[in-house]
Amino acid sequence: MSNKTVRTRFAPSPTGFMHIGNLRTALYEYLVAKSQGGDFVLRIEDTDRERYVEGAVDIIYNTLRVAGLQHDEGPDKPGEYGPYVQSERLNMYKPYAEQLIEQGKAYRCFCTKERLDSLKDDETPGGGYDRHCRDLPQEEIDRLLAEGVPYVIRQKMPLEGSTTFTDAVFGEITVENSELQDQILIKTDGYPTYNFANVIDDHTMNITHVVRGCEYLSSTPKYNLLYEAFGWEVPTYIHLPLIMGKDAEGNVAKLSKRHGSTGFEDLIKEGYLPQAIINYVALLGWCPSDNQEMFTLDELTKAFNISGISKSPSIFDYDKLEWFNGEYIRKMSPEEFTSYAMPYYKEAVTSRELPWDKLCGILQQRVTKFTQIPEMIDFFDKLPEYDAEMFVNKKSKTNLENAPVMLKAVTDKLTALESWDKDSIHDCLINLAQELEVKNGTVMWPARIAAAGKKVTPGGAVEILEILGRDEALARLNLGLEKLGV
RNA sequence: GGCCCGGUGGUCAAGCGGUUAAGACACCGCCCUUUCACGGCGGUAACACGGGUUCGAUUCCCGUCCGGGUCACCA
Repeated sequence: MSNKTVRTRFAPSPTGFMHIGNLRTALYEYLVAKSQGGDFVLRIEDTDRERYVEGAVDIIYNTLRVAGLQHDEGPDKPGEYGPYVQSERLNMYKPYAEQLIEQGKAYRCFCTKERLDSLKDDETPGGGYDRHCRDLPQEEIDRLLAEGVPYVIRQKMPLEGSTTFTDAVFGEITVENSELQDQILIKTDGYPTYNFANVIDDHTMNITHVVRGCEYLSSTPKYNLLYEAFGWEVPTYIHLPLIMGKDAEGNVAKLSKRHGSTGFEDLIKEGYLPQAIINYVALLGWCPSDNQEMFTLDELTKAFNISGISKSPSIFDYDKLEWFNGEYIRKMSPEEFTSYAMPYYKEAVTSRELPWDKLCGILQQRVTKFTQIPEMIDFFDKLPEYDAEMFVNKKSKTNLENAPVMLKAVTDKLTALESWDKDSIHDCLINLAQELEVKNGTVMWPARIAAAGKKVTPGGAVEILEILGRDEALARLNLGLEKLGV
């Protein structure tokens, strides 16, 4: 290993969508660089004009920012290897391809799209291109050139032998050269193909570690052959195991829409925290030596090592992500929780003001996604329709006979209560239970049902009554009494 | 189909020739308790299969099977 500065790059295409697998790749690229004091570079690969989406670059910036993966160089942070957008480097690629032509390592191919398509129908061994133009006579080439026939530039693959490369996680991999097509370097439109631009850019930008998904494993020999053709030093390859999804039938495949949300922004909208996503995704395919699970980005940077990367693909588990999310939510300060929750409070409760700050007391321990809040607290806004049967609960020892008695006593006591705060209400009801010689639940259950109109609520009777406020609370208790026929 | 890669509980995963095969999520039970949740305690559940190598294989080798990836003028 040389002691060059480690440089990795995240090279997304601006398609308007940040797939979670892409984000995970970006994270590992960041970690590989940062764990060794290196640089993390952002390069936009926009050579596909047809797929370009307006505003997509902003989504990339935004995702990286929100996720905390700050790049050291990029279109918005020029370094000494710019420009960082491929469409601005367009004139760089063709000369390299032409250099290869001069050296006899590449050639112009004038075949039409139609001819190529017809080849695919053939049962050509190995499929694909038949190298028709590989050895065109020079005068033929000159003639076609003079006529202005469009052409692509293809690389000459070795006809025999094999190519071996070493991957930092998968080890040595060998592929027969006969498997390799004469790949296109420059397209008819003059744009470089992804593979070609990638190699040129990685080399000219001094990238030392190429981190990418496993789907590139089988095309890596082509990359290697290109580096060799130019006589360039081959970077360290780090191929990451794929993130898979499992559908309802149990079929496993590369994570995609049908498995649920796969975009970073979608997950955020669903209520997942960036830190939770990063933390979870970091552990998909990598394991620290001590099995720690909760990680900040800084901690990840310190703990990360390539040897912890696994080879087998992993299935994205929304349950576990949600668990992480809950952990992060519980770690928040009350103020932080409240500020995150406020939009959801306002969404569910429109008819009145509540002591919003007190809500986190009952919600923070129970919420695993902020989006769950509205349905949890909507009863504060409006008492749901409910049936007297709801007052019956075996475990609390309440039934239609004692519930009216309990609720009446609760209502009387609370009506007479001077101060309306958690402790006063609590003591008042606990004392009442003692006076009546029943278990706490027997007075609490009817009180909570009358206050909330739901069997399952976040928080108990005391908290709910307090948050409701004296007037509304007493009104609901009296309504409960009516319902019970008192 | 060819080529490449992978295969430890339902999921994420430790393990690197000798272990009672960790841990986490999910699930189940109990405790706590004012319903739910949080928290605490406990439980069910795994080395794909067949051959080698070895005193001994989850671990190393080969085959089978299964899964995935890739075979574009897409990235």
